[in-house]
Amino acid sequence: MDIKTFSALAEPNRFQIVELLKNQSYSVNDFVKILKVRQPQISKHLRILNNSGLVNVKPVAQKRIYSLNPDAFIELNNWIISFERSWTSRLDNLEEYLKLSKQEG
Amino acid sequence: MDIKTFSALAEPNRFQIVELLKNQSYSVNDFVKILKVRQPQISKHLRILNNSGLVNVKPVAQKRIYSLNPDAFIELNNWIISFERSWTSRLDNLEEYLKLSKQEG
DNA sequence: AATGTATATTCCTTGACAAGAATATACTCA
DNA sequence: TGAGTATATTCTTGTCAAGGAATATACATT
Repeated sequence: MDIKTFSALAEPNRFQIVELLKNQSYSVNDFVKILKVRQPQISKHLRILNNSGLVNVKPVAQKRIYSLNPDAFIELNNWIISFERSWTSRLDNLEEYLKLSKQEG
Repeated sequence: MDIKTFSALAEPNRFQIVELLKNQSYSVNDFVKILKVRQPQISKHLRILNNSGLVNVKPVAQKRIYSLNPDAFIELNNWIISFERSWTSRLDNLEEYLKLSKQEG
């Protein structure tokens, strides 16, 4: 799991961008209009999202169409799933700790 | 989805703490030894993880035992699942964009 | 009560990052 | 090619968060 994914999602505007891309693809200017954030900041945010692997770009004439990169979400999903035991198991964590620390001495 | 979860996970030490807690619970001093980070920073990181809802605390004598909070991971899982369409659908995003933007005019 | 152990908090400094402003680059079409 | 549209980059500034050092708080044991 690459930590860059989390820092990319930790910024409100970027999180919003990802939420929007859940439904469809958008150009840079689309985000400018929708989020009411100036174009340079949108471009910067998109670059960070792109570097983190969360989004893809495709140039269409002068426009650049951004979309979600499924791979990033698959990786994220796999990571979450690796915690499944921690939310399905009804084992009391405190007892577990005491048991384990007793083993260690 | 609360964005604080992402900023909490975006810091390397905190990410490591969460990874460790996947397997068992730990006290503050356990993290100090394992991660080789000074105690005050560990406490600070744990506070942030606690505020974001990712971990729980239980006092045991002088120790404070930290464990994962399943609720946070369930929420995270639900959020990821809401993207399932974006990684299962083989619909080409570019075509999708062109189609939608044609509708809008 | 005194001492030791475990953890939390405060203050300070420094580095990272977001926004603003200005500018550069890329592509299109007349 | 020149003008217009779309996007990216650079530079600067202000803010926030992380780490270090010192200190405070909480509990335990004698």
